[in-house]
Formats: sequence, structure tokens, C-alpha cells
Amino acid sequence: MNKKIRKIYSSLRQKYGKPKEQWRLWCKRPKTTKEKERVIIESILTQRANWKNVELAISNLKKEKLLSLKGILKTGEKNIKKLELLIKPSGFYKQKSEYLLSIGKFFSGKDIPNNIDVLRKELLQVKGVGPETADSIILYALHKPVFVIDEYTRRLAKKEGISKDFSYEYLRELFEKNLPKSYVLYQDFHALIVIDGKNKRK
DNA sequence: ACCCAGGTGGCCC
DNA sequence: GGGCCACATGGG
Repeated sequence: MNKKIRKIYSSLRQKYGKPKEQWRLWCKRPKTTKEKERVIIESILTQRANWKNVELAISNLKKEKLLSLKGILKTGEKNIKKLELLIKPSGFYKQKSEYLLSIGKFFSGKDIPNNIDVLRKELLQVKGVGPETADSIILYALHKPVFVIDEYTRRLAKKEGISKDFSYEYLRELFEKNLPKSYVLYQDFHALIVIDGKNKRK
């Protein structure tokens, strides 16, 4: 057991309180299908992007009433340039519009597997969905407990000497092994890590 | 004028 | 399995 992990959580928690002003991907826990789809779309758009830019892209989609997987799929298949233009502020817009189409197809295709590992494996086959995006979708849109590893988490792990292996899979399993399996906890913990990481950058 | 942001896929070894 | 690169925007 790695006690450090739980210790980090409680000290971050003490420092920042409950991250209820939950930000960005986890602004509010999405309840409706519409909100969940927004989170899925954001999880693509936020790749290597400033959140302000993601918001610009989201508001463009909203204005056109295209903030849904179906809307994006329809528009993108008919007129990819239109989709590209709308999401342009989020950067890497040609890639991301392609990614949005593939994720849209995935979720409109069939039933989503209930089993987390099966779902995760299938998501990782989708073009544009790497480990962090897959886990963000599972955790923040679908409310299932997988621990998201990102640059901030990796930095923290190195600083705290949590392990000697900093690969994605190893860290994810390490965090999951040493925490209760709770999606609320995972969401809050990850939020705190990012809040703290951003805090230190300044 | 730089530098950066919650990554990913493709290619190479 | 790991290292390197392209991908693009708006903000500080």
C-alpha cells in the first residue's frame, strides 16, 4: 500500500477544500444526455488547449445548435469545413473535427458496455481517443471510477516520489489501488491536483 | 516575440 | 516500449 497517495489527497483537500466550484470538464456533474455529450465533446476539444479557447469553440457550436454528437456527426459528414470553422479556436481544429466524428460514431453506434475495462478498451480504439481522453470521458461523462492521469498528475507523482514508473497505466493503477473506488473521489482528487498544479505555475 | 495549454497518431529505432 | 515530430489557436 502506498500511503502517500491518500496523504496527498487529504493535504490538498485541507488546502483547497472540496472542489465544488468544480471547473471545466467537471463544472457540474452532467446529468442529462445533452450534458454528458457536452463533456465528451469538451474532452476532445480540451486536448492540449487552453480552456478559454475550448469555451469559444463550445459557444460557437451552441450558437449553431450543434452541441450534440448527432449534430456534429451530421454537420461533419456533410460539411467538414463548417465543423472545422466552428471549433477552430480550440486549436488543432482539422484533427479535432475528425476526432469528433469518430467519437460521435462510436457513441451513436451501439450500446455502451457496462464493464469499465471493456468500455475503456473500445474507447481506446477510437481515433483521437488516447488514455487521458478515454478516462476523462469515463470519469466525467459516465461517472465511472477510473483515475485520470495527466501532466499535472505525472508532475506531482515525480515530485512526491510516489513511484519510479511514471507511465500512464502504471500510475493509473497505482492511484486506483490505493484509493476507494469512488468516482466522486476520483473527480475531486483530480480536480485538486490540477488546481494545485496551476496554482504553482504562477 | 516568445511560451504555453488537462494530448494524440504516426513514424522510427 | 520509448523518443520525436506535426498538429494551431488565443492569452499572458
